[in-house]
Amino acid sequence: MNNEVSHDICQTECVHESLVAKVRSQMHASDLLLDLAELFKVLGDHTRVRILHALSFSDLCVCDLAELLGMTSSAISHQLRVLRAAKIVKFRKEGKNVIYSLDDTHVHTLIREGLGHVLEG
Amino acid sequence: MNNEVSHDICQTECVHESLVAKVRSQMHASDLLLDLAELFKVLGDHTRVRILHALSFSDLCVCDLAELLGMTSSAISHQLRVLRAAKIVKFRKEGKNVIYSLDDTHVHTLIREGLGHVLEG
DNA sequence: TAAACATATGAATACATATTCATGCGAAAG
DNA sequence: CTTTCGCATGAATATGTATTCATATGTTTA
Repeated sequence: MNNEVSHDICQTECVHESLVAKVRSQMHASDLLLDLAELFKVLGDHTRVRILHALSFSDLCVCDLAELLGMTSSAISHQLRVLRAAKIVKFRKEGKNVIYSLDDTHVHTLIREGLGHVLEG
Repeated sequence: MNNEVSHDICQTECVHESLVAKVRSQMHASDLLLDLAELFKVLGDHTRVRILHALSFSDLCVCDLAELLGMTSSAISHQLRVLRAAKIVKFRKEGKNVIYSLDDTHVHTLIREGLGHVLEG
């Protein structure tokens, strides 16, 4: 009995087969889009966005950022770790301080374009 | 005894006062940056990024997206709800189907620029 | 009208993650 | 060398969220 409906996703064939096939052939690999999602996830946090926005004006040490955002240096340091892992910021040591700065030109653009969306809303 | 060190953030004065003040005066309002973080948070999910990437090639119904991503229509629908709330996608009804499409030009740019970062590494 | 079906949605579960707290580390100053 | 201090980090906690499951809604078709 070939009554076995394709029960996987849709119950029947609501799917526009050829259209789906065409789009699938044009799409980037799922892995790449996963990396992209990870990038946006890193940018998708109030603290990290403020850190990046601040660093777009000047290099700053951990303590400066803590003062600027009104948070503990520990919390800032944890978030800088995330930004470092994503290769979005870099750092250099100056005496006892560690100075952070932006490490990517795309991030500048992303934040600017993102603000465009938010401001027009 | 004026031994009361500024114990708020840093134990002493590692802060570059004037620099911090200058950056603070240039920064956008915290609320605006919160909205920006919310936008990136919406983009920061594998499923939602794939949905948006697919929609950048063609308008698609929920079932098409489910087939394309190999997920249940329920899961897709939940994510479309998030994208709708963020005004990133819009929809129209065609018979039994609901066809989704991108509702923002900035998103195109954001994804393209984001891919730039990811591809360069 | 009744059945079928594409989509939406609420509740529950499982998993991720931001901040706090306590502590460790390493360089500089005394 | 010892202390100080800026920073990093591990563990714990609290909060957020993506998917599943069951069910509801609304439209089409028989």
